[in-house]
Amino acid sequence: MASYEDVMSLSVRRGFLWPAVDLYGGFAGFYDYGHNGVLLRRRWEDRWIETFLGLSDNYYLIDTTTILPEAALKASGHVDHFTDILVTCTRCGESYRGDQLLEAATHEEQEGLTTEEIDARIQELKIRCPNCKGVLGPSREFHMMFPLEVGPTGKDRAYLRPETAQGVFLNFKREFEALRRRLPMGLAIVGRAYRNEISPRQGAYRMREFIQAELQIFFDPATFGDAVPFQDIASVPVRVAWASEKHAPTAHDAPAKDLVGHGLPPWYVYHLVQVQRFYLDLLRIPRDAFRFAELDEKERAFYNKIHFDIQVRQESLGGFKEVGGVHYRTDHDLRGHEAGSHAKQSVTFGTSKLVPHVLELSFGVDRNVWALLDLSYAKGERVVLRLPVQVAPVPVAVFPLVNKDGLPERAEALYAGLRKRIAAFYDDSGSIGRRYARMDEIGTPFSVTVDHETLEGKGVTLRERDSQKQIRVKEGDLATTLNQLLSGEATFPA
RNA sequence: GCGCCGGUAGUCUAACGGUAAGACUCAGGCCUUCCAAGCCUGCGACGCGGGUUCGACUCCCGCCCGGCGCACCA
Repeated sequence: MASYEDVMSLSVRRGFLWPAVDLYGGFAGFYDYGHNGVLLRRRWEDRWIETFLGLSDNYYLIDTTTILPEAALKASGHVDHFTDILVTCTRCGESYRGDQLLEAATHEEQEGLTTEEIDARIQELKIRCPNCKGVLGPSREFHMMFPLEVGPTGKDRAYLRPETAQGVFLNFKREFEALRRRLPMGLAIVGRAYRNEISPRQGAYRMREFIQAELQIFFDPATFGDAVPFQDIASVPVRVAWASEKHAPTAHDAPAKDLVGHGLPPWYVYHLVQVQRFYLDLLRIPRDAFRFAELDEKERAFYNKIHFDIQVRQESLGGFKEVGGVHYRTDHDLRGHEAGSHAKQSVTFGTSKLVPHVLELSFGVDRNVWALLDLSYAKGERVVLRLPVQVAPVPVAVFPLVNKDGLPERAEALYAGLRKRIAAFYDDSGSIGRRYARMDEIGTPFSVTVDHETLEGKGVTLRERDSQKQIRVKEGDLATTLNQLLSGEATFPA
């Protein structure tokens, strides 16, 4: 159980994460990572890449620009759908979205109107503030995307990318050729994206600059179902909350085949299971703190035919919070770019010619890092960060029991040898208990202590963080033992 | 963006219209045969700007930042 203050205070104190530019009072919606935060985040990213690119031989990482010209984002729909016209009441100060006000009055879809057009329509329809009947306006544009002026004249309008996915879609044809025209093909990006959130809140949960890890899987909807080994996972229980029960504080288990019975495609459910495995088995998220939450038609984006949020329950954020999503985007994106660029996006695969469909596995990296900090936070007599072994920023610490009798020299020699293979950390300040406590706070799973028996050739002690138990390990076996523990091949006591 | 509350060392707290206090952390030292022991020494703070005042961390105004509620979150 960790409050928001608990997690934030530890993050700041121990070099994980803190508000950016706080020297100048801070910068809302922006956070900087410290040395342990970067290590934790990169290990999370490494595990993500291993897990999801590991789903197929034909899934790869690419890297694309963070700035995109207006034309590309026009075609993707972001220029129209990511820009709101806001109208503020002159009396009570409430703000409304102009298109929604007009739609409520006319019952017709209102899209792509300018501020002038919206003001004119409000006057014409005599729309007043729904809250206080005050006079509305004038309206103004609000961009969820950060606009940029590129080039000396600034006439080349561009934006910081609002999602990494577009970089993949823009490179689909190139990679389809380079990867020798095979489907399914997966392209992933781990990188930064930008949204001008109106009200950034709750630490790393809603930021204006954030890191996404997204895998876009391009497939032929006619054959994708046959390409995944659904039978292997048909009876695996999946944690789900349907749209109708999403506000309940829990979820329930349903066998994968029941989800298919509920109308979800087998290939979609197959990927839910893979995502669930990542969270439950690798990241060790408690089962009852994990779920897929279905979004109903109103909540999901217009291009998502099927959309489940990946949610993790976090005490610091007040319950289940979205850390990712599994989105069936159909052929919407490639068709959009085909229309916008006039470059054919259809491909010939086997005997059929098609515009591939897309399944997107999308993750907010910062949100995942925060969730790990939240769930790992254990407060007893002191704070222990029970991070899963495979993402811990510092996997191993080495100490001399006391600073005399040649123990520091012996411990330093051991450390020097160990760090050639393992990211180890050496400390000889304070007492042994204090050093253990320090490592516990940053989630170091294993500590090695050189004591007097070590000098007699009787090995070192190896301590586990969560149990505080110790075993003796021969110095010659130490690196191997640690590697097995850190890779998950062995469990303590090894 | 609106409303409410708040902002003091790295963290957590205190006090005061007149020299900003403490705990923990951290650094150095002594001591120490396994879980933040003890002792000594040291570093370190009033979010920013303006106003009132002889004097402002304290009162007033604006801004920034944060939490919560509303709105927003294709």
